[in-house]
Amino acid sequence: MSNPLDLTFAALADPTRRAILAMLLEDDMAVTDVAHPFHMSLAAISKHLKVLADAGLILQERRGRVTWCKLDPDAMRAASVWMQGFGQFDPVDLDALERFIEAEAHAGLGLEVPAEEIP
Amino acid sequence: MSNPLDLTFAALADPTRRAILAMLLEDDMAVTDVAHPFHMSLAAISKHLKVLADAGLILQERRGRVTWCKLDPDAMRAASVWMQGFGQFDPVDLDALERFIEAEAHAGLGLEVPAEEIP
DNA sequence: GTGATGTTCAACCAATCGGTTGACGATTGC
DNA sequence: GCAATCGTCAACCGATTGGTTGAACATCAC
Repeated sequence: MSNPLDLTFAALADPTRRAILAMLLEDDMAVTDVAHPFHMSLAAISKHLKVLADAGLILQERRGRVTWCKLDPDAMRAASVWMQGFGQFDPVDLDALERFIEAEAHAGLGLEVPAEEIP
Repeated sequence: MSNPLDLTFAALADPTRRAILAMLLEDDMAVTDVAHPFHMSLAAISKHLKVLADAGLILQERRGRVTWCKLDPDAMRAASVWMQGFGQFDPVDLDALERFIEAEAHAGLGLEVPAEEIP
């Protein structure tokens, strides 16, 4: 019923999940560490990670009792390809991108510590 | 509470709305004509169009009793810029894009007529 | 073995979503 | 003026979402 693009865009529609992706862009992380900066339960973060994994945006690999999360760029690239048709095909402004992600990561969306402070 | 990226991605998460955008890519259309290929009520399409307009993905302009809908690429471009950071920065494969949109438009997502047949 | 740690599961809740129907308000053509 | 057309609004419905809590399950350290 729901195709891959549905799952990808739905997963990206939540600011907590986008913040998680931005964190994972810097480094692979364990679930507990992903949860740390957010004002919500570990179970809630676990659910968010499942949504991201089901959408193919991240990979989760269990090693011992720790579940490691890493970015999987394929789904996002597919969605990006779909979207490119609607704007014009400007070269991407990397500085603008940087500011975007920074702004999102630090704006009041549940983060209490910037991603950089996580071990 | 919900920032622009939330609205954009949430709007894109529905296949009916993506199909509408693909139709508008070919031509501006009246609400009734947008609704024609779909197996749902005019009111439902009207709601979808409101979601797209609230997200800044389309513009609606009333002329007489007809409301014209046209693509507004800015919101999509902003979302696209955000996403580019997660894939690599390949040049876009336009043929792949074309196939994508075709496939979405014709796969069973409520369309009974391909977008091309709409006046 | 025991106890702490890392993660998920299940049940629940309020809010939102995608759809319906029926009534309504403009605008147009005759 | 009157009827038809175009579009939205309001109320309703079932399903999904994003969060909670508490219990459960592995695994690791001692």
